Amino acid sequence: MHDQDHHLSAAQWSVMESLWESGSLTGREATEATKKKTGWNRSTTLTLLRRMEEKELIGCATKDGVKTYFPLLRREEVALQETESLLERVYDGSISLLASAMTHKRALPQKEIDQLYALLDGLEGK
Amino acid sequence: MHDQDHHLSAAQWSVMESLWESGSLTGREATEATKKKTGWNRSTTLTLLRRMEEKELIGCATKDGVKTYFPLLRREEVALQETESLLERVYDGSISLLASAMTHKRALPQKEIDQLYALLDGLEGK
DNA sequence: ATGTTGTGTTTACAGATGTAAACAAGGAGG
DNA sequence: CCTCCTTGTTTACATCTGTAAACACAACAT
Repeated sequence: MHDQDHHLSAAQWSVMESLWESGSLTGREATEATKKKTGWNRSTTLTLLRRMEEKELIGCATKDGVKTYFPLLRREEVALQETESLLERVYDGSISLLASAMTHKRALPQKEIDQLYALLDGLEGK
Repeated sequence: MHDQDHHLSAAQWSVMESLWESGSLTGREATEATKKKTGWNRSTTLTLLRRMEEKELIGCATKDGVKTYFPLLRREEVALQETESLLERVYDGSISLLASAMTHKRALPQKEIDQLYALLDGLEGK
């Protein structure tokens, strides 16, 4: 349906996150939200929104001269794409390699370990 | 020591991969390697190399009019940075969330499962 | 001496990105 | 009516990217 390969820049993520969190935001709400998060000027956010609309990453409806923006991509969709891309590029597609690399850097909290076990057990059971 | 936050574009990864694989490459070797991988024109690769040298992502030595390039960043270093960045941005820092998301998309091969178990067991044992 | 080949250097150019300032127009207040 | 706020639209501009073509120069082959 929607295009493949939507790589979002860090800046675009900021905006998208806000939209994903609230479902939709008016121009003002969006500029406020991102100003809080990133300190950007109102114009900056509006420009981002416009460009993202042009690329059909987000949609927008106007009502009484006020625009409301909403995401056209689901977060999971984009997340998966970025994840797969990183996994391929860096870890030859292997999650265990990624996990291993990370644990060399910093200890995995017990909770994480438990959840991973749970996930794996679930897979086996299936 | 070396700067933080080296985000490599996909194109830059291609070049870096070649350098990491061989340790160092002359201009010609590099252009050949990437031409094989990506089909780029010789000039394209050389431009990439130059720009990457300017940013000190790679280094270079000249001998008898022939340049030899070598990486200035270790692969693990960059890999970790990109991984942490994705984990934070997308999965709130949680590897298990990432793993869970991936398994929803496609089945984990048994080998991966085994290796993850091994990794976890190793952590517990410690 | 001269043209071909291998290597590196300069220049090019469109599109994406980060980051806004300036401008415009409709309502709210006075 | 005139002015100020709010919201949206245009324009700006330096960088960074992707992708080369052109140019320059030395060594080699004829």
